[in-house]
Amino acid sequence: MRRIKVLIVDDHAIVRDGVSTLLSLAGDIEVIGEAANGKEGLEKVGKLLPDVVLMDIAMPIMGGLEAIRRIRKAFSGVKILALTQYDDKEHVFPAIQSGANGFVSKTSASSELTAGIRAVFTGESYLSPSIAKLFVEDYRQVSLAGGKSDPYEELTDREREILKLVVEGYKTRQIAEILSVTPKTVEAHKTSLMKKLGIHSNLELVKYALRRGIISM
Amino acid sequence: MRRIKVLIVDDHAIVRDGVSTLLSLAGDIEVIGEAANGKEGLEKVGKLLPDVVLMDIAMPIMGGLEAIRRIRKAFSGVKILALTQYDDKEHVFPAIQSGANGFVSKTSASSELTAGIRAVFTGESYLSPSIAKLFVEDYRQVSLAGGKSDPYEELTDREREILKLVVEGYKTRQIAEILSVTPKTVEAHKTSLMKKLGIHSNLELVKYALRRGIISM
DNA sequence: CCATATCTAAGGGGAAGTCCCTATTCACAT
DNA sequence: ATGTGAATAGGGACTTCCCCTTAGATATGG
Repeated sequence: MRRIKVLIVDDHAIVRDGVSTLLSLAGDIEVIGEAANGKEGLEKVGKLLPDVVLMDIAMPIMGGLEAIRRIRKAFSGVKILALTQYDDKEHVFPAIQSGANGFVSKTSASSELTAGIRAVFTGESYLSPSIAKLFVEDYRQVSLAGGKSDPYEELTDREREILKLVVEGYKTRQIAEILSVTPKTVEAHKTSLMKKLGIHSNLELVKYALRRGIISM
Repeated sequence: MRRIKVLIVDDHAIVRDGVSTLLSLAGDIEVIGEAANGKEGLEKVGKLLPDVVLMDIAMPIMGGLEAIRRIRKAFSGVKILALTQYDDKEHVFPAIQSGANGFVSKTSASSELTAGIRAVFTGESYLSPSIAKLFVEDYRQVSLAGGKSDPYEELTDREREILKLVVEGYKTRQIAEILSVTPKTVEAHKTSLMKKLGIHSNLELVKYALRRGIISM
């Protein structure tokens, strides 16, 4: 089996050398190049055509996020594993949104690095545990974290039906047509369900629905 | 160091035995009990007080999701690692929403099972690669998948500022006060930014903002 | 049979949003 | 200097949203 070709992009030479040595110990991985910033990384992707790019986020000249976006655009087949010091939402989510296939924290064990490289190489993703936690928590209802029971259970079937249509973007009049009732009836149900959920605007309703998984982005 | 106490909940005896044997091979994990369905699992959690519950999702009597919710409610300190056959959104997201700390596919290597147990035990999360992929893809902009460029870049600074405030729930009048301009000006910017984004309602705006990571749930 | 809950519907009203316009000021680039 | 884009502001018309009250029909359970 061909070895996985990896390009390391990080502004610290020490990190590049360390990671490179580390990865060489894994039989199925081959470090084919290194770059010290996003700009250089982007160029080397074109020249060396790696399978996986190991990309540090915080870098001068061209930041990791910008580099990820450009690599995604120019070489859509290349997998990108982001590497970062910071395990918080503000750093991780933008990285994923810019097109990274996986995310590994620098505090992770070295085994996670190889696991991550193998995972993204095969088209899967990898999130190291501290980062997986961010995703998982973001998907959980806040209400569960708060401990109080969810008033969603109090809704009647009709109310759930209307909630769904509302957050999908249908206007009151359209919903009325779909359900073959008058707009006034739709409003009545909507008022009722909003009262039950303690929500006072369409906007909060959308956020609630996304949190509950009633609709997805 | 004390070993991690694990309770296995799965309706297939074969799976329970196999997993139990597998976990026993790891020195730091101790299987302290087994249950064949959610109801039995819930009872045993109370009796045995495990550190981690390994919970199958598809079960008769009491499904895994319901069991997870109840364990979360009654024993908030217990970590739950969900185990499933199916690696799709429809199965995974509801499980996370019901309170699981991590998610491992049955198709995963056994090393992932132990990695997952250790991660959730220490308060982190674990998502096996095929499942991490679902999360990652859900967080990426649809526009990247579609390939078309994002009109967000076209927005002026003022428009971005107002977009943020709008989706955070501020009314036009409040935004006007915050920025020390008239409501009419805020409306003008809003109209302009909505036109650029091709959006025609507050509701879509919120969805867009969530997708873009401008706000979080 | 009665109480309760749900679904239906309507009237009225205030607040907010949406969609037309026009217009001034300022900065920046051609 | 002239144009372009951005930020500012307003008028007017129309729609939608949110809240309040009331009330008949139907079903469910005690």
